[in-house]
Amino acid sequence: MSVPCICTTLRSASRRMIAFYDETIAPVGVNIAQFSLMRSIARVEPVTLTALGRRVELDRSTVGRNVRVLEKMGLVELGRGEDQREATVTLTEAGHKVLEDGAPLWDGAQKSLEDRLGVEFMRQLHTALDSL
Amino acid sequence: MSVPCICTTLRSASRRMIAFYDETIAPVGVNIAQFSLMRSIARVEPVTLTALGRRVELDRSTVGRNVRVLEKMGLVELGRGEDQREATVTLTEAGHKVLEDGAPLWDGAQKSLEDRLGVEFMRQLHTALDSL
DNA sequence: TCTCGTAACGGGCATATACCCGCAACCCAT
DNA sequence: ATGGGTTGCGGGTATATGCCCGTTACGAGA
Repeated sequence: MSVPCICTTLRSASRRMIAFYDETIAPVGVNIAQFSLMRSIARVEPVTLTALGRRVELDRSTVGRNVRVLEKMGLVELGRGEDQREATVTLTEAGHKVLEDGAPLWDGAQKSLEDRLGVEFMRQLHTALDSL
Repeated sequence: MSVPCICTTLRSASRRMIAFYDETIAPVGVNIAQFSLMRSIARVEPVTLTALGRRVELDRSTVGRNVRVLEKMGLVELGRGEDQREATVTLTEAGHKVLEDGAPLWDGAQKSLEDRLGVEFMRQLHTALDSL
């Protein structure tokens, strides 16, 4: 075989990395998808589900559902925008705290990867993945 | 920020690539996860769920469920091994046909990526991802 | 041979993710 | 102001994925 399927490789690597980050971030009570989404919310809150979905490149319905899980956990609040159709999301205090507490854990994971792989390698990998 | 989070980047790239390959392989009626799993099965059939799971680095229960979907689609058959605990999987004729029909589509996707990104780049990316 | 530890499943539970449909709110042009 | 196209959601449906628990089958040692 010439080049192994990049999709399979990518999915596999993604699962491994998710497991690694999930474990890393677990102490604050969320998984990496939730933590990542909350970080996105923090940057633009209050934000509508559709806008958030576009930002994180996820289907709107996916964002809606994931956000509702966070709402049950008390980490975000849902409200209505001026446009009555819009559902807006904002982080609660607890949500902000999770981000704060999780940041060093996240950084630690990042650091441990950098130590193992090298900053330059990771930078290149990041650029490569973004080009896909 | 120094290096952007490789996990987020990876998850995002993975979703995009899955979407791309799903679309590519759709004409034969399966998604890329199913196609990929079937290819793995083809290489070692008959195989037990646990062995297959180890091979593709997926939880045994995940493999079991995914295989059952394929079974409902008539693409694989489940049986019992000598060890009565073991559930063995084999591809049906229809399953083999899907692999045959899907191969050129899969190759086409691979080729189109190679054209866009270059073989060398993809080789390196593959190596990089495997090292994660 | 009987027992106990281990291995393989199946099912339950939860999240992530996408697509589609239908409803309600909005907005623009007539 | 009203009718029609557009936009934003929620819910339904389906797959992918992981973890945990209970059951059953095996196998090795007493």
